[in-house]
Amino acid sequence: MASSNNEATARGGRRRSNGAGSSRRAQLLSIAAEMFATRGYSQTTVRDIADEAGILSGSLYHHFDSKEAMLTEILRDFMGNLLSEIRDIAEAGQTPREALDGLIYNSFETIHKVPFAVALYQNESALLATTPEFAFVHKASLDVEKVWLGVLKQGQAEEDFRADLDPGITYRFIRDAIWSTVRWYNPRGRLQHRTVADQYLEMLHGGLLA
Amino acid sequence: MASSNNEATARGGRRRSNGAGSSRRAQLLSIAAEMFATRGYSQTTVRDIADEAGILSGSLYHHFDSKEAMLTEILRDFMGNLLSEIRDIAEAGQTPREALDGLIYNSFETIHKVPFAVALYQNESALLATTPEFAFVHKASLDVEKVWLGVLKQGQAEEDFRADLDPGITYRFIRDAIWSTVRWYNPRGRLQHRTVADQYLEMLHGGLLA
Amino acid sequence: MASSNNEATARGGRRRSNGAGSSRRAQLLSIAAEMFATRGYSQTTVRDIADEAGILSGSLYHHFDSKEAMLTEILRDFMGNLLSEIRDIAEAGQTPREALDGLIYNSFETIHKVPFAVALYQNESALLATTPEFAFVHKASLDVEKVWLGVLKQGQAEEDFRADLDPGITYRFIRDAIWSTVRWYNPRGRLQHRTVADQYLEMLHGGLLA
Amino acid sequence: MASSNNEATARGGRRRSNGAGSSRRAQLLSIAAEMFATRGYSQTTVRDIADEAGILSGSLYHHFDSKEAMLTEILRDFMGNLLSEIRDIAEAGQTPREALDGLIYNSFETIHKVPFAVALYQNESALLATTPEFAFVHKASLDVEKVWLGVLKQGQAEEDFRADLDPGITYRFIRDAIWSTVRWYNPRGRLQHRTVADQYLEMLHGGLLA
DNA sequence: CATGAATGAGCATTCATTCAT
DNA sequence: TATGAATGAATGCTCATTCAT
Repeated sequence: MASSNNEATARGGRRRSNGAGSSRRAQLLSIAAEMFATRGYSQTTVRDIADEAGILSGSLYHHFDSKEAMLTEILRDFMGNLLSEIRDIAEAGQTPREALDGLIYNSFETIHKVPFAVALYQNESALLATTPEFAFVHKASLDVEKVWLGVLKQGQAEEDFRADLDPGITYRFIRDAIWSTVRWYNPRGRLQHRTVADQYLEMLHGGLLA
Repeated sequence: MASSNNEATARGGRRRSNGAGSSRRAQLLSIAAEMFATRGYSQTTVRDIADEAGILSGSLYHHFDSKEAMLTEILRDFMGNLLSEIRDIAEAGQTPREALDGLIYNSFETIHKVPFAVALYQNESALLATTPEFAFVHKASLDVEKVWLGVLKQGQAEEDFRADLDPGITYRFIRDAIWSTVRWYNPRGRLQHRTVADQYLEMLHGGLLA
Repeated sequence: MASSNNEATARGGRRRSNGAGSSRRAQLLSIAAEMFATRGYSQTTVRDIADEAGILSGSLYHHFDSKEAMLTEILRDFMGNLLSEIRDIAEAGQTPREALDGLIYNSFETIHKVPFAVALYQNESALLATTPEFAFVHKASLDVEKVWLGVLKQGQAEEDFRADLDPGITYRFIRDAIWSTVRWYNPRGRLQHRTVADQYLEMLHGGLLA
Repeated sequence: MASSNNEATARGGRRRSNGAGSSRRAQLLSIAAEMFATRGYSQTTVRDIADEAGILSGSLYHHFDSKEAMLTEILRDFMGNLLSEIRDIAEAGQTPREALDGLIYNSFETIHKVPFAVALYQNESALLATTPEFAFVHKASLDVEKVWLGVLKQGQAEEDFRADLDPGITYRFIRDAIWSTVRWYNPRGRLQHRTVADQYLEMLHGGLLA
């Protein structure tokens, strides 16, 4: 899953054989994503990114139209990949419960693989909601929500899931609990993303009470 | 609870017996909190705040030392109140389950009463974690965590709560799901905060599966 | 005539008694007008203007919204004054010939008094014609043309002026010959603007041939 | 006349017997001249020119040393041709009146054939007067003036022209009225350049009064 | 308390130019 | 001839902050 989210691989510098131009772009975007995510978009200056890349700030404009264009490209890639992945999962023809588990595993896996893009999506909500240029993010979010809601509702219809919970609110609780882990989950730490996912599923399935 | 969190009352301009100067401060802080929360701290200019208050930006410096000092004061008030409230709840001598429910109800109530402070705390994590001046926020967060963890562990010990869940991870899941609602919960909407809290408790107690 | 065009007086610094704020603006605009006119608008940097005014470039933005806003204000003042003056002249109820002579004297007087504004109007035609923000300049120019054409046509009707000349083309020839003098006429030189005007009228009235 | 001014022909791309390289130069210069004239020299970027030519901006430097060198070459061609043409006219051994008419016809013809070069010469006076590299333009202008003044003075001596007009000022009036037409004359419009010339001569010869 | 003018550091962006390929 | 990546200096503009009045 999430095979084309390139955050983790691009910086490794392994790839040289593919188109050189595209590789440079990806490299710069990867740097930008990390800085945007850790310092915040508006706290990150174009010079910061350029310094990290070892070039002058003006040179960035050979590759990208603007600082905002970099963020746009990062988020567009992220949202696009995310959407196509969860659609694959939802359409894989399993039971609703298996589908929901799949979506949840995929979410934690995404956090593991492209933590900076996820953090960006989480932290820059004010910017994303305000600037019209980022309307596409909200649109994609609605598409994502539609997929999750479909699974939840079908699960209730098939009596996999409890029927007394409001699907909309339930979706938000699940979504927020999962995506928020990006703030404390460390991809290089000892806690595996599958372990975290299992813990969450355990709690979600059966509840907290003994 | 949360009796001195002043977000909702200050703008009303009732201006009670306390010194007029203090009232002005609270008013300005309230304006700042709302703008910091909705636009983001660094996207909010001192002039934005002053404009909204009907004064010139330079005049703000008669009330506060700096823009950062305004944020500090907002967060210090918020964290202080939050901590004292949850300690009261945890020490009220109930069962762990009653205590946990109390904490959860209180959280949603806080979101209802001081949404801007909560949003600030949620959205400015990058700034808060980076700037040394805001270390006190992290410190208070640890204190809050200690209280919750105490309740959770005691609940496991008393077999109120399942023992197979890791308390640390469980706490984070619960905390993040709750505080994140600040992004979509509308204090003036039709959905009551108690209703949201009840929905969450329902799911948390018994789980999602039928 | 042209009594409120302030280019020549503002820099003198004589006036202190009137509103101090307005005086500072006028002073800065006067500096800007001169530099815009002599170096060209786009060759003049905001720092140039600020240096000449003895302040930092950023401080200019306390008085004006942008560099373009400065040019706009200069041109708006100029076109407004020009239009009101020539309307006064055309409506003074003289013969067409007297009216035309009056317009021509006024033009040379304007060049004498506000050479920088005139030069700006002459030299920045590319910018003025392209940028939509400066459409008002073109509009005012058309109004000016209407006044001149009215005088020329009435003169032909009353047989003051030759009837075999196209009024539109004639107007342009006269206009261009006059306004272009701003490039070589020196307000502080020995050649009086009335002398130049007389020379032009002499040629215009009777022609070049002996 | 003006046989080597290449504005009108170069873009046609006929590419005659001369070296292909030279043709490319002329093509690029033609593009540059048009853009310099219509947007202004400093508002035209090297990239604008390269885009229009279908190459990258850096590639322009294989043909020209600098942006300024392009302008220099355009103006040098223009001034050189102009000077040789008017000298031919002035030395053709006609009466002063015939010579003057010839100069005037030639001027309007030049505007018709190389409007961009003329516009450049008219509009970039600030740049041309300031930058030492363009001193040759001013020098050529003085040579042109000398020719015109010779004709005017001889005309006065031979009593072709009125003796009470100052030749220097008269020259400037005539020159400015003519060259300024470049701003409104449309080479592809219905108004022929000879018609405009005739109108001007009519007014100049006999004056405006009936 | 508030104004208004100014500071000074910084920001995103532009652009003519260079150069290895 | 042309590309594409980069330079380096400059540009218009922003903004938290200061301070005399």
